[in-house]
Amino acid sequence: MSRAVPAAADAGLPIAAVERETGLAKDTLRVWERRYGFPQPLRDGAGNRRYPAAQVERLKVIRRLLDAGQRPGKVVGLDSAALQALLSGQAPLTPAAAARLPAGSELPSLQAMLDAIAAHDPQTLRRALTHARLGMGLASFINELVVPLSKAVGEAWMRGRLEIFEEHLYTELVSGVLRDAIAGLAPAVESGRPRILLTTLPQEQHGLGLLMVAALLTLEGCSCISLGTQTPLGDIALAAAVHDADVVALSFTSVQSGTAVLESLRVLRIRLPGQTGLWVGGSCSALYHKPLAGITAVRSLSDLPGVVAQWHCEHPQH
Amino acid sequence: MSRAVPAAADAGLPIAAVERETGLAKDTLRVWERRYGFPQPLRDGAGNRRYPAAQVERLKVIRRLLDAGQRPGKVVGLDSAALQALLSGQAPLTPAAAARLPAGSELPSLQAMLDAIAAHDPQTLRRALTHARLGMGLASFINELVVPLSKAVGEAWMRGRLEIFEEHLYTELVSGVLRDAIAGLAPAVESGRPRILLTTLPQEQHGLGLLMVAALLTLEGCSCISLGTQTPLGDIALAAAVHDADVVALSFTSVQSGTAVLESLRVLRIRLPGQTGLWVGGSCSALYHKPLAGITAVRSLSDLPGVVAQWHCEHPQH
DNA sequence: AATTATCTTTGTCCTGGACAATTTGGGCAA
DNA sequence: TTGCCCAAATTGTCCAGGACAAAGATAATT
Repeated sequence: MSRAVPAAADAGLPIAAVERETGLAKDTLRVWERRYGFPQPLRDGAGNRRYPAAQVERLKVIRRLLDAGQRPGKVVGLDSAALQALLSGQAPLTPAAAARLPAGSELPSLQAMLDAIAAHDPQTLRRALTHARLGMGLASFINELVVPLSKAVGEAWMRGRLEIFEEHLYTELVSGVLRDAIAGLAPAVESGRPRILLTTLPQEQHGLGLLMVAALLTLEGCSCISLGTQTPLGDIALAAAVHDADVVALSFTSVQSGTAVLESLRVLRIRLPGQTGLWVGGSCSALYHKPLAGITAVRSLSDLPGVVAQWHCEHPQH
Repeated sequence: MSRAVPAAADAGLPIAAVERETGLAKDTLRVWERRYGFPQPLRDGAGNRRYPAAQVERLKVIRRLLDAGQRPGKVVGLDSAALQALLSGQAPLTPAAAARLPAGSELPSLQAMLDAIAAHDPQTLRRALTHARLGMGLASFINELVVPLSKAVGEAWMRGRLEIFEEHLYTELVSGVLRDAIAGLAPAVESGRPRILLTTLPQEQHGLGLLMVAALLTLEGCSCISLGTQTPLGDIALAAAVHDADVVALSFTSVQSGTAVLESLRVLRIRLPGQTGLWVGGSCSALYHKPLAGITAVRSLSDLPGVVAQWHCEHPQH
């Protein structure tokens, strides 16, 4: 009998659900409401906030604009129309990238791949990726296809032209292709040096960069041990010790604050033995502002062979 | 000049870091402090909490005991010795599993694999896993080896016999083997039905269960589309629509609170078309307390073939 | 132009109170 | 004993509104 459902099935989402959906912390949602007058959730019987779906959508758009560099004071509180206008007007993150790949390139066109993503055709995309990988060699595949394509996907998402789930699916497929490639490579270099431990810090859940690095390093004759993403600092130090790693390699994106990243690196550098190398890379600008003591910052994946060569110079016994 | 380092290199972790490390919400940490007198963090210059490493360790132990069914009032506030005693006294999570695999079984022994994990020998472990997979068939490999082994690893971790990084490495290797297997299977069933969309909700970052499900379902002739982990609710609904999914399958662990999980499922069920199935599984006890309207709870991976068969019964046109 | 100092913005943390949902334990009937 | 129901205790999450440090923007100086 009755009491089937609280009836107010869509009176709106509670604040915890909005935090999950938008990635905006509960404290942030409350303080925006106080300062900018948006969002303006309804209240349930207990006085708790209930966010209507439309406001959640607007929050998601705002989130994208913030990721693109806008400041909250300018965009929170704008209505949907103004937000959409801003979105379309965003300057591309990588104006150079597009220019660098003129039409007529015989590479499998980025645009074609983007179209396959937007067409929700995973099989076609997977085939295209595998085909490209076999055709152009692993290093070129990564440097000339995966890197620019990932940038393009990120940018398309920022502009609202791709949904999050489309980016997720793209990431899954590329990961699969890269893992395949690594698996095919690994047996040859099981005991190569340097022995490199790969992972990311807690908070950093983006593992695609890690896979690309693992593939390129394996190609350079290193033996790679990947712990996946989000390993606590203490465990990284422990793992480096028990696996006799010559180098710890970490990948970053810009999701975390630069300060936090540098602080973590400082602590990790202290906990690692001095002779263990610490290589860092990824799209986190704080890594490259100034040289970090005892840390090798790798700006671009194409610099990796050089870094490995450098290591061999400094460790001639291997 | 000076100002090289704040000197207080390890005055303790801020509350946000403890939340990440332990999975305990900031609000919970504060309310425990108020009610039970533990934890009792130091304060930095600004009056913010700084948790010493020892307290964080104790919190992690407490978290494990809570997951094992203890109540906060009984365990928060016990000293380390009492906690350890409780921990060792915990009934094993899977008393049956050990009994079900008597010595002399010709299976690659779980113990041998656990030893390989503890010995930090990834190559041996990978070879053993691959060998087992080829020898026993994919379904048996998953149901009889990977599932009990993962349980054993989780339990060993809970008892403090394995470090997090050892679990991470194990997960990476098993994931690799499973992905390999799926890749070898997939081409045969590209358009099989049901077409199943796999992912996890935001907050749930454990993807191994998802891989096992994908493998078993592919084996049953389904075509699987995996979005990886942590897809927002709205995107799951969108993705199900554009990919013409017959079923959405979600995997859970016990890291999130049961209430939050059920609330999310309720919302998702509303947003999905009625004819789209919603299958859920994993080690989150809230899923199995009572039947959920419009949701199929799969208690064990070995039930999957039955669930697929059931689906075919109800959709004879496929 | 480049660097430094000052003002603004913004996310996170704080306190202490409240409450709803779950769990526990007792009382009572079968 | 077992099963069921209600009161009491437990427990996680939410709230308000204040505070502040880090980061960004702007102005002043070299």
